[in-house]
Amino acid sequence: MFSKACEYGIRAATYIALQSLEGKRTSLKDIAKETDSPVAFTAKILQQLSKNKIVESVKGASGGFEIQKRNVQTIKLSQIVYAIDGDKVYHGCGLGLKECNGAKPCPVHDKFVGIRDGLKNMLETTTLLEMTTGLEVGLTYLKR
Amino acid sequence: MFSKACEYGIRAATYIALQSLEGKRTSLKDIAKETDSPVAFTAKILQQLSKNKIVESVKGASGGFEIQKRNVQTIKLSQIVYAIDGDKVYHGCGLGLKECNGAKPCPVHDKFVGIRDGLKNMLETTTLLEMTTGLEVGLTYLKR
DNA sequence: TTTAAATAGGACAAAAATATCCGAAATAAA
DNA sequence: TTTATTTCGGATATTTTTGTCCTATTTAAA
Repeated sequence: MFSKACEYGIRAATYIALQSLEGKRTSLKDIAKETDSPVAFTAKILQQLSKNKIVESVKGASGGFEIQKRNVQTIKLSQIVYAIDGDKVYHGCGLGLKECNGAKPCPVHDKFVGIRDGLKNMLETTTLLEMTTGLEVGLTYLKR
Repeated sequence: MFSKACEYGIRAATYIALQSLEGKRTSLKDIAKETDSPVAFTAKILQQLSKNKIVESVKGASGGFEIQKRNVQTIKLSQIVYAIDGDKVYHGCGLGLKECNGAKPCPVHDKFVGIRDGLKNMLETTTLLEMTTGLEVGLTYLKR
């Protein structure tokens, strides 16, 4: 569904959000460990998320990554996916045709539109805050 | 959503089905041309589909690929996807966790299950015959 | 001021996916 | 029987994705 980079990105952002809610800034090392992701690759992804204003980075000793609490409530999964994978989730044809739309559809166009809209809707309505709620009480997990 | 190989595979199988309904056997060259796919790569994919009994291949002059008419009615997209991409469409976690299930879910597990079930259901209920119906009358397309 | 800890970013490496090439084998037709 | 056509399958090449490494820069604390 998503690229590995995007999966790591969502997991990282979710963990940063969780820590930020507790007023903690968190380091690359911690993030990679707690999301079971490769450290150096995660670093690249966090750079992208930082450039896209999804996370804030602080250089130097006691630096790390954080997300303003008010942003934890407003940032949607769709923003993270867009920052890393672009809009191909929304605009790609299920059968890989370059042009595929209502006027000249592939044989599964209509069916795909329904499924993709479901995914799109889910991504656009799920906030980072919502991602963290189960984690706090051990109902959901970011690794394993 | 699917790999390129799988997209080519679905398009190829659909074109072969369309020709088979008209009693025509079709060659690799034709298939690649009519589905706008790379010839040699399509050959590999057709080999896989042939091994998985989704298409029948006939070697030699005037050989090519075909699908028995009764099979055009019964073969589902899910079989093609499974033959090429395996079951990762069904069993993968949206965030890439190795284990992710109702007991120990990732934060988006439940939401993903819904979307994936929609996709699964679509693949399991769409036959090759259904894929071809719009093509005959120019309502749908396999290239562009 | 020095040192240690941390991110930034460029260069490089490895793995996977995508794609091509070519000789072998099969088959129909000349 | 020979030839042309076609798939099969192994080897190889290219591109993209995933991943690592190293140096520079920033910053807090000693």
